Amino acid sequence: MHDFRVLRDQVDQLRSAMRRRGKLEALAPLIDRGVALDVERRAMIQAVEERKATRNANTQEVARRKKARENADTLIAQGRALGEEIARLEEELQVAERELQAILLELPNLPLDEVPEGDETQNRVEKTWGEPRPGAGLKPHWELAEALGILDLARGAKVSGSGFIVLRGMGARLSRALMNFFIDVHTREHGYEEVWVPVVVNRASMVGTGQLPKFEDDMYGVAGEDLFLVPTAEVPVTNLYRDEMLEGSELPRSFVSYTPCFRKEAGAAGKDTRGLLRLHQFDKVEMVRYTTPEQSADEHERLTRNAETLLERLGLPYRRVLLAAGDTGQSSAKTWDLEAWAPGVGKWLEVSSCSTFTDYQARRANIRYRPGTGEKPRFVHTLNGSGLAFPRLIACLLEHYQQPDGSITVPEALRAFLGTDVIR
RNA sequence: GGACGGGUGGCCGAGUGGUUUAAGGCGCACGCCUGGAAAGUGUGUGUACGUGACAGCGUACCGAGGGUUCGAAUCCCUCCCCGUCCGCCA
Repeated sequence: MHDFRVLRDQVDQLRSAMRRRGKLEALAPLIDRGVALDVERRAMIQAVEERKATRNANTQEVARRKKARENADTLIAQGRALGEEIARLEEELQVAERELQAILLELPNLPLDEVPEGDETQNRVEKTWGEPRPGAGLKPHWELAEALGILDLARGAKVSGSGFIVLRGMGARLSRALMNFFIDVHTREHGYEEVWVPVVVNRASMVGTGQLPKFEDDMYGVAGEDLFLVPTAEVPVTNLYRDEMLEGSELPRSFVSYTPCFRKEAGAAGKDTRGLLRLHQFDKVEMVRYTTPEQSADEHERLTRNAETLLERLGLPYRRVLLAAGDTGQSSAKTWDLEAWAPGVGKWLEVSSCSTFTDYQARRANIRYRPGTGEKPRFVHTLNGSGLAFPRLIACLLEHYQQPDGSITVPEALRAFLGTDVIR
């Protein structure tokens, strides 16, 4: 969410940001309406407050006269009239403020300057690590996994529906191994605090991180309750400090959390849906950081490196992609995607997405910090990134490490966690 | 799920319709005192919005929302959360 003030002194900047996202045409009417509403709003505030000041003075005089046993009937009648007028004006003001608020919640974050303009065709590969294995003669992960008996797509579909999977035996154990490996590295080497959080959250949390109100169709809700299944641990972890004031001296703060993630993926039907490529439920270890505005760029790089480190330890070739403005999420100001190479399907698969949200989420969720004693509170910057998401990573692991006999060589770093050096 | 008791400023805590424009304390800041410090002592110290010269002025905020009233932290209603006990339960 943006400050009201962008609609007064940064409208041009706002318009140009929307243009870079390719959304100016769609959002221009909203922006224009917002600018007008801001002016109206201020005029109404002045009208209401002027009358309230009069009422307060009137009330004091009534109190004084009552105490002195003087007649106050006229003043009381005036007060009643004022009260009615105030109620009417306040209602108008409330209507305007709600509309303005709704507009501000709709507008996406401003992309940072270095983010390329345009849609996903303008995404920029910033670097590549490792040698992508040639795909000739290699099988896709779903064939490998089902042959090994570690993935049961049919029964997942039977129990829940398409897009839900069952992992079995070493497949199930592989998920548990990845969770432990990732979290151990982040807590022991990267300085994160491990948290275990609810995967059902309330509406305020979903609004805080930006999933609502705009993307309700993509979220699973709980019938009869105003609760939602988390699409990512970003939601509960970022909302840990919603409506709180942190001390500047304790920033940056870093959290890592494993959760299952639930997404309807509405509108994505038929696109990259085979095997483990796109699921309604998947597992992910997520990193979340709270920083000062001054720290956030460095912390964004550090967080992204924390995710890359895991891919390097696993020996999986990957590339880092800077998303163009039009491909950057609603709440994000800049996003790096990490894509690992899946030779069996011949594609780079997104296994991590590392974003800085600047103060966009912090303003929605009201997360502030006090830089120092006596100083004004400021909004923190929030950042997060997957470190890492399991299903596509498993796809890459299986495809990259597959042997001619269909077995899978387990990368060194995982062996202690998985208890074997080969899956057969 | 039921009964009872609670939600007040960074923290603790008074306050059941009009000098509360929230007492008092802690913490914090600055000053005095001191050889220096502690103790003591004085002053100050919330957030948001509006306006304006970063002075000041105004308005709102005592869990959230609504109601009664000339006037609500205070009375009424609904909801949320916390505590204690009971019930149910992995």
